[in-house]
Amino acid sequence: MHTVEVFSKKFYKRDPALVARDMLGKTLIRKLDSRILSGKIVETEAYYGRSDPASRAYKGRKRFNELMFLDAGRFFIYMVHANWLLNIVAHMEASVGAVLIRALEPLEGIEVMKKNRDTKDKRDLTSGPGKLTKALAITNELNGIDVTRTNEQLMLVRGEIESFSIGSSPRIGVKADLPQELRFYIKRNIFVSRYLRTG
DNA sequence: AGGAAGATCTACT
DNA sequence: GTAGATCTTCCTA
Repeated sequence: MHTVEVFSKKFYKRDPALVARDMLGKTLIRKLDSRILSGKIVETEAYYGRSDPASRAYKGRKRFNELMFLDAGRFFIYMVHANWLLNIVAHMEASVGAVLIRALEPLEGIEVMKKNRDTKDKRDLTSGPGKLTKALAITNELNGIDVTRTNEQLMLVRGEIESFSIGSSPRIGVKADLPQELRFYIKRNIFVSRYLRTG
């Protein structure tokens, strides 16, 4: 059984790049009907506000990106190219930002994930931001869930404590990136999205 | 109405 | 590993 140990708001009220690094190795839990689907986060990207041309929030506060401007610590879900992408709002007090969850290592509910993704290849189930939302049946119905609450349909919990080394790279697929490397991943983990994988 | 968007899949070299 | 088609929302005009 799980020790459902979520993080406080404080964890998410920091620079998005720091939060993105610290989210690696944590466990994402999806409760679907009575089933549990879960995975370990192995790849993330940090996004900022008006200073970040790749951010949803770049052009200012709109209805569709409003969550990024509100308090840190909520799931933020939106669609790109027919894929739902899962983020967590994360930023310093009174700032703007979010962390995109780009890849998971499947842990529980793998048979359901295979069905959702229509593939038998475990490595292909959740190794991309659009893949993992499909595998875990995550849509914008779950938008706005508070990550500090337990017993929700979506949760981020501490999970197993383990050591690993972290790699970084420019963000993937963005038209205009910032100079810093804002993509983070667990080195040598085979569930990291394939392209641009280095370590 | 038209097009962009933080991606994925397939079909090739 | 790269190129091109295509998926679905939501934005701007």
